Amino acid sequence: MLKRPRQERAMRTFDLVLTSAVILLEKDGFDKLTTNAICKHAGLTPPALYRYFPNKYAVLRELGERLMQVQNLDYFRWQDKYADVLPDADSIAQLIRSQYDVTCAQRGAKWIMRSLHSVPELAEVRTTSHAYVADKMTAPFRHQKVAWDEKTLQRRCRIMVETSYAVLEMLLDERSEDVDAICQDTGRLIAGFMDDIRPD
Amino acid sequence: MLKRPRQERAMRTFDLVLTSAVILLEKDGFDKLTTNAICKHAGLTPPALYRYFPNKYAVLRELGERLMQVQNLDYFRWQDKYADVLPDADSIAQLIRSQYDVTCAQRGAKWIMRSLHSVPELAEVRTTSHAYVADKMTAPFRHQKVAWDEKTLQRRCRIMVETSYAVLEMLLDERSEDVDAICQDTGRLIAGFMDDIRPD
DNA sequence: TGTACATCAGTGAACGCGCGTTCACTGATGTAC
DNA sequence: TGTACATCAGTGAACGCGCGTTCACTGATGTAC
Repeated sequence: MLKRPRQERAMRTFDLVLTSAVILLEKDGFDKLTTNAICKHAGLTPPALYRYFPNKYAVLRELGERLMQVQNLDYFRWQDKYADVLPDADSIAQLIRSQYDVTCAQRGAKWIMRSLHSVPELAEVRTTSHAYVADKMTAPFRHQKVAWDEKTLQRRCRIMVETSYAVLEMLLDERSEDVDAICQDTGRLIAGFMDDIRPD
Repeated sequence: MLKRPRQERAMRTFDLVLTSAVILLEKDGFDKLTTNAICKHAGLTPPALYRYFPNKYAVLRELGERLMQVQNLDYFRWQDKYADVLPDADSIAQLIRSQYDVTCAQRGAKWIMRSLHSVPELAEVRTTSHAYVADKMTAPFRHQKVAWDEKTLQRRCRIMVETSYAVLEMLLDERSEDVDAICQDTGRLIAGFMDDIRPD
């Protein structure tokens, strides 16, 4: 029974657990992360953690959902700008760059994303988020005239989402200096994918 | 000190550890995988495992390297066919499909790939393999006249590799019925990315 | 072809540690009258 | 505005379990002469 914090002190404890988890995640990776370690770092005793999180996966789930939400909001901000037109390579590159920036700004994002990949209990957080974004992505296309039928539209949006996230994870992994070039390329990649979407 | 098996009985033990690990991985995912559980399933005692694997990550590393090798060999078979021409959407679709098939044929592949994502000790297996494939991918282009400069070539090959693996993981995750359609789309996606590679 | 010895392969049993988790409790905050 | 009580928040200390790992050993295979 995951209780949400009600009082101000409780809010702080809740956040303290999450930030401690992130710090440990950054330091040693996922499978060295333990509830006891989180508590120790946070200066709490274990029952304080268990008041809000039934187990360590719940901590990661919360982190994962927050990260997905930050990324999704960033995406929707971008999408609103292109409600009436088809985005081009440049604008898609900007999106990727922006996603990269907001993700980097979130501490431990790399490990959170990785955990969402590999932990069965959490895989669904990632996949539902991707499916959700892919679904939202289809909407603007429906207000325009497009040559893709419904099924194709859905499938291709999903592929574009997966591609974007893959590049994003690659960027997080490598800390390359080429970030902008990679974003540009990805923009071209995805924009090119849409070259037959116009019903001309 | 990772000893390789020398006698026939030892070979069987070595493989038994790996296949048991895969079966448990399929059943409960990565972080429920323990050395004791592997031994129990394999009908071995722990020191038998520790003779060949210093810890559980070594088991996963072996599995990961084998999987990468299978995928890479499949890729090189395909690449040989297109040494002199630029691959088109259809042929790339065939590659993705083929990669999907060989990966599915490998039991537990989904979990192995995921583990390679999330375990720090193993991340390097995946990244070096991807980097290796990306590097090999550039070779045929150099024998042809292409409009991309060296840096661009390398960067874009890397993006194509990451994109392919992302789609592959998506396919493994979802067990969609649309496998062929997704492969076709991915072929188009990647082929479109190369539309300005000709120095015309 | 047999014997002696070295190496390889695996067993049985246990170790200490730290994991996730829980119990019974105290102190802090909010609420009814 | 004060008091009594209920609820919320967190402590201290410990639990049992199973994890990774190791020790001392036996049996199987290979090798030299």
